[in-house]
Amino acid sequence: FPPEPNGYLHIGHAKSIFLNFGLARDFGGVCHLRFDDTNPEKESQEYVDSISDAVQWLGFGWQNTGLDGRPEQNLYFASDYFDFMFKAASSLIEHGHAYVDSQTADEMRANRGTLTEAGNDSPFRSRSVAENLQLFNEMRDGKHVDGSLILRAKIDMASPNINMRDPAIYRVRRAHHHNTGDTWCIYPMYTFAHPIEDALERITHSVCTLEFEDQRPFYDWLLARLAEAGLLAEPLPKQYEFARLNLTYVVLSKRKLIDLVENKHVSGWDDPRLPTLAGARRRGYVADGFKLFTDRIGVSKADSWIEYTILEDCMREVLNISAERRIAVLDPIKLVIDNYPLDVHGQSQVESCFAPNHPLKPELGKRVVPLTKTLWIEREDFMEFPTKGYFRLTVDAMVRLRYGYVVRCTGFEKDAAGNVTEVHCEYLPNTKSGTPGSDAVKVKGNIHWVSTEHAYEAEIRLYDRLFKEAHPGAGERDYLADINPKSAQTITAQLELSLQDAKPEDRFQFERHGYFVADKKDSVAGKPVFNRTVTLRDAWQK
RNA sequence: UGGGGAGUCGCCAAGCUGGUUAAGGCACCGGAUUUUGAUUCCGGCAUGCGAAGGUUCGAAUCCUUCUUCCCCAGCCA
Repeated sequence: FPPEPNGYLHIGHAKSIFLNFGLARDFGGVCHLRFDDTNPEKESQEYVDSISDAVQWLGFGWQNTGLDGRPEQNLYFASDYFDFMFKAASSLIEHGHAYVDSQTADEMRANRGTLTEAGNDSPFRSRSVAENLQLFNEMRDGKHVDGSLILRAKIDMASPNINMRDPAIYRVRRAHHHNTGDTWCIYPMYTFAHPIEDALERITHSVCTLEFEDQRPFYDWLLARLAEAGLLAEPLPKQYEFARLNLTYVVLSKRKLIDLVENKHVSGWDDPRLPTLAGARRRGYVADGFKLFTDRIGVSKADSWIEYTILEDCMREVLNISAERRIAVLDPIKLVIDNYPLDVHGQSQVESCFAPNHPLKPELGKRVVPLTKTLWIEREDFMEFPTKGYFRLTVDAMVRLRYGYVVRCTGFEKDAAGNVTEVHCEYLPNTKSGTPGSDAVKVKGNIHWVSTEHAYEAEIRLYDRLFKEAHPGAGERDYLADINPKSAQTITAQLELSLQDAKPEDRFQFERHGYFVADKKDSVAGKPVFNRTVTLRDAWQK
């Protein structure tokens, strides 16, 4: 798995990781993690670290058992091969397979020809081996400014495959490299470096995405030349391509994700609204879910768009089995139990109800849920004018408060705008869950609830825990900054802006799924869409 | 318009060295169980394999032509 450390890994990479590491595991091989760090201007240690984290989070690593049964470390950096690559390039020159070009980038482009017309040979194409060697050494020694000279493979300027028209393989670039520092001022191109990296590591199957198919002829050409020169030995690696992942309504373009992060549209690479693996992790997605997802979508060479509901379904399938249950009311209205007793101080009685932590795993025990006179229930659990088949609250209807009592709805209140603000009911004392005869009264509806007196505290605790998990070592100030109402309002405003411009179907997707940075191929109406978590935070502040 | 790839159910995807009724998953639709309208469980869901011809006893699988979509003209990867 050879990522360039120029960004955080996203959901699309999960497919590649499971493919690469999974293939090795299934066939008794070994998979390497290799950083393809040949372009220092875009790369950094932060990205190296985050990618390492993501790979490990998905359950893979570089502490492997080698084919000889001994433990080995399979963590590599393309930059560790720079010496060899320089030697390989020199060898190419010596055998007449490469030359130093003095054309400008513009001239090179002009002489490359077009898709339908052949290119022209560079006027510098026939420099002598000695001159090429000397110039290449001067490039390395810093005698030439960036962009003035470039080393090119000498193949065929008339090739129908544009990638074979003397591709650039080494450029002069004075940039600090996260691994090699300022040792080099010339860097190999991907095209040249990748086959060499594979060969040096004795890779048999080099797996990449479809857009590199046209690169394969050069891949094979280079390895053959270096094998002829005695620099590489058979068997040579082979490249295989597969279709990259596209998820409907989800932006996976690295460029756009970088833009969202750098322009502070999101809080960071691990913002739960982002489709990065770090963000998905904070969002509650789990590695096993990605594994299931990868197995489910398969691998082929057909361009495809996977419906993100498949990803969600995979996460739900895994979480349904493993996750303990808790109750939350997302869109609350008040429910008052009018005949619920008060204590001697005139306060509501507090009664313990017992809820299993997992419906299928009694061994996980139960937790206490406090019941009081006033509760929050879900707005949609009450209807003034019930539709056909609705079996939750409506005047005179009975419903069970889950793990509590059966209640009968007695009435409700509305505000001036006609919105229901409060629902009233009476409870049936002999129907408490878990007590003898509690199910004598049969009801079809069963709704969840949270005591208004205890909900607030629970939310604070939950938020506090999530924040601390997401920001280990964070101080009080970070915490306060994170819950600053002003920033939340800003986000809400952007959210409304995006929704205003969205088409009805996009709006539906948003309302229903509150997605990452959702879109129609790129974004909703050209603007990023923000996640529903914002609304939750807003509710907490109120 | 040159080169390289791909088109099998709404979304993925097996099959593609030709052979009975075209796997499976997601989605969807029925029905059963259910103190999550969840889960689980049962059942349904392509006379059709981008199109048209052809070869054959027989074609998604072979041949021909056509058609649609994706990638390539960075000193990015």
